Amino acid sequence: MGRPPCCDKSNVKKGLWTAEEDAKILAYVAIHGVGNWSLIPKKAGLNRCGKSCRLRWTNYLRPDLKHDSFSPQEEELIIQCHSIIGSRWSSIARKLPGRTDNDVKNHWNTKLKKKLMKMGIDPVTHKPVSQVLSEFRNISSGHHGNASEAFVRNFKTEPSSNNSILTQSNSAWEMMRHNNITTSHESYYNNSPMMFTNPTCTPFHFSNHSNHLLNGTTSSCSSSSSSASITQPNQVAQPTHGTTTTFQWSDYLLSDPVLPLSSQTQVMGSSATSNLTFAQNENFNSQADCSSEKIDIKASGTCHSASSFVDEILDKDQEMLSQFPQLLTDFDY
DNA sequence: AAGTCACTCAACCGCAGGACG
DNA sequence: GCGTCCTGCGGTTGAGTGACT
Repeated sequence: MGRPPCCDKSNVKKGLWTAEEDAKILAYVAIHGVGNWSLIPKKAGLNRCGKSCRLRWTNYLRPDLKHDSFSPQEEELIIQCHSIIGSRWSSIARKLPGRTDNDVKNHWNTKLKKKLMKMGIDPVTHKPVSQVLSEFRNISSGHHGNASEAFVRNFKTEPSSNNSILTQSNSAWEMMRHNNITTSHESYYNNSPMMFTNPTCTPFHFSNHSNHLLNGTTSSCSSSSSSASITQPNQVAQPTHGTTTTFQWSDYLLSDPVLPLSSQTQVMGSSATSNLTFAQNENFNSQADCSSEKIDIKASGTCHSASSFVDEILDKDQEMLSQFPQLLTDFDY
């Protein structure tokens, strides 16, 4: 079963676009504008899938696109955004006028990731590789022992080159993934809609951090000790099956492993630096975003406070929006 | 000069969500 | 409420190209 293909794949051309095909799309769009992409190939006289036409337009032909290389400022912004929201390329691209999600994704995969790795920073967690390794060792003492021990063994066999370390860092990440060990991004995206654990190199510190990166100097993250577990998303109160645990919106407030809670509270209420504002906005918008991201009320089982919990979120949302009206404008989710 | 390798980036694929009848 | 269609998105692929041997 499943969906039928969007077009007859056997009869449509694939692969690189010719100048003539580009011209046809441009001419059609100039006259009719973009509309139903599934009809455009036929109307424009193209033997292409509508989806392919849309992609060609959005990624290459759109007149507002930049085709020059990324500036250091753009690169810095991508790194910052990625440290906060992960690989949500379309959201990151919206911060960069004239860039598409494909551009950003490609640039990250081919340049920025390697740049970070060369600096000794894990491009997934945005933490120093050494810290990732030490955290992974800590985790390995737990129930994920097999994979992590294997990793440590492998790591010990190739300790010499930087590249090997970095490669191993990726393997560490993969192993953690396979063992359902979540990290900041994942725990945020997958586990709790209101849970946002800053990486140990939090966005609050990241501005300095990334500036160094782009200057090509090695920076060391002012991180907490290695006891900060990758997978401990602040030990938030999670509703559990079959319990009558009550929880409040504030239970899901992020806590930064670096900052004492009191100062975080202060931070939440201040406008601080632009980077901080960015981080907060993203955080808050992410929270808003989560309203559409599988807030699984049912998952709370018999938790009777589900609706009041949602109400509380909405109330708090309103409260925050009144305090930070720019929230809705920074990231347009 | 020829072969190989690494890198880049345009394009494709499949899935998810929203709109609409 | 359901099915279909369209669009958006993130991950992946593979052709093209330059560097290296």
